[in-house]
Amino acid sequence: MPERNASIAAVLDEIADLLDIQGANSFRVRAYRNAARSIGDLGTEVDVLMEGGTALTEIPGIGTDLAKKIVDILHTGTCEFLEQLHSELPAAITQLLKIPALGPRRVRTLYQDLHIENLEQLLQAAQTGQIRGLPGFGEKTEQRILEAVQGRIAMARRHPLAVAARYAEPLAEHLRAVSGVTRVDIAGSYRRMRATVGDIDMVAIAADSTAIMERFVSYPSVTQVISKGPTRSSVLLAPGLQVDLRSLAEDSFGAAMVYFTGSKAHNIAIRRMGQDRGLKINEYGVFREASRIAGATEESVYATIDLPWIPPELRENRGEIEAAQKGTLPKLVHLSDLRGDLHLRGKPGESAAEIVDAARARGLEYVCVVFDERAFGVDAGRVPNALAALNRPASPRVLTGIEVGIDLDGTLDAPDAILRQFDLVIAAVRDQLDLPRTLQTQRVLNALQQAHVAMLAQPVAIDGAESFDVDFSTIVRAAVERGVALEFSMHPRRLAPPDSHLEIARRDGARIVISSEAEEAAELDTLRFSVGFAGRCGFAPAQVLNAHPLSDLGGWLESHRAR
DNA sequence: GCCGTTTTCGGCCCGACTGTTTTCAGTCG
Repeated sequence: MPERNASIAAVLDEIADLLDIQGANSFRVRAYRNAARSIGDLGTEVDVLMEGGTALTEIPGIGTDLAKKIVDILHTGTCEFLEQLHSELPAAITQLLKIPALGPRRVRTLYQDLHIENLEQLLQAAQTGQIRGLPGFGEKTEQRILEAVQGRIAMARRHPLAVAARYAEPLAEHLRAVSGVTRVDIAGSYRRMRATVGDIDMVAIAADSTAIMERFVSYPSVTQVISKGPTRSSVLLAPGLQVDLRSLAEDSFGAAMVYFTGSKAHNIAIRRMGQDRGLKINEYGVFREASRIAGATEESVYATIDLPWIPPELRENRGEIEAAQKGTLPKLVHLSDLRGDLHLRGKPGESAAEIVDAARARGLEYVCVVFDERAFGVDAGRVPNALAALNRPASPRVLTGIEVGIDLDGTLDAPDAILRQFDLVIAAVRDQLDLPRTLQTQRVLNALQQAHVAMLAQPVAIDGAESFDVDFSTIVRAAVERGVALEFSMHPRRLAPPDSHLEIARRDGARIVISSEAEEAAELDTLRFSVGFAGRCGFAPAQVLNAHPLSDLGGWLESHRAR
């Protein structure tokens, strides 16, 4: 997310939290949350938009009042209203909302009755049994709070899509084996192909929901049953991943998939469109008065509000509904569009041969086996020989690549003499992710100027790092000028890319490469997430280099090799 | 606080589950 938008969104969210605790009108609170989300979702900094002549009030959810506050925040980093709220409530109190079971009402009670205003005081009150006697609290709630604060319960964190898949897919398969279960599908942000997911939403069609709920809560990897009911249950899996399961009747399946795929903002928008037509849209179907008029399929639900089916990747209420109305939904890149995978990892003669065979089975025309210069050292002379064995008469054609680290000054960790022996050189930021933005940006810009670099990898994820601060627009412009492709991969070894990076890349005409970075054959499966993520950001096949036949790539590869 | 091709006022998505209650508020998604 653009940096300044992120801080505006944070201020608006904090105002929403504080108002909520004060017991303000919930629609007013929601207005702040909607605005925060709206600003956070913009691909361009608001001040840049304003310089370009866009009025803030043109942004959905921003009216004259919030526009003024946003300008205030842009100039001063805060706004008068937030300062006023801070004088009425302690600043740290919003931390309490992050504890499960604590919402605005209970936080207010804790503050008013026990003067609790931060996590330390909350812990002490729970330990001394002061909380159980408060109105609306009891022993169980006190215990939950105690455990949460002590960190025994895994705090909510997001999981890379490919990691979540390793837990969610086997669980779905486990549930499909229950007799009477006809479907189990994963919805939520997983289906929308967000780079990271906070939890997993599953939708099941079952004749008897008790059997599937039993099977669900007794799944071996379940570490905690959060709730269990006849139609909905929630559990925690080993890595702290929450899974919610909803069981419904067959004729509700489409409505349930729309509902649980979200996003929330998309759902609210389509339900409002339903309301305009006198319809009620919920997870069970579309209703006019008491009679159900749709719900078995997603298409039937969208048809009631005169929309075509919208791909899940686009369901964010960021213009996809308007595009659907106008018939201008983009044609998204799809897994079947990929002609090659330019980043397989493996050791010569060992796992690489297996992955190449697996790529062949998937119908890929070409692959590039990439060696890590650290593992390989200066002994690159071995590479061509090792690869000769991989290149067999049948497709795919095997290219050779090398991934090389970028030093702080932007030079590469391997000499030209080695780099030029490979078909493809990929430069990657592997350390010092926390450099200040200007230095990090300059580091990458310098790397783009190095001879032979044809592709820029996403940064390598280090110790759960969540951000990589660069001026991505500048990097994209330089990459376009230099003919360097931007690689996108959802392999967990990479730092998850923010949506805004791909959106900037698409807008500015960068060419991207979608890679699996598979280290073993099974990991080729991560391609579907990477493609889904690119689709989510609106990429069509033409802008994806490896959706083109190898014959189209020759010029690009050769021009970098010859440099 | 936002929004409007019926509205400048009166709406704003809505249902499941838990724990605290004696009929429902609060939280969550």
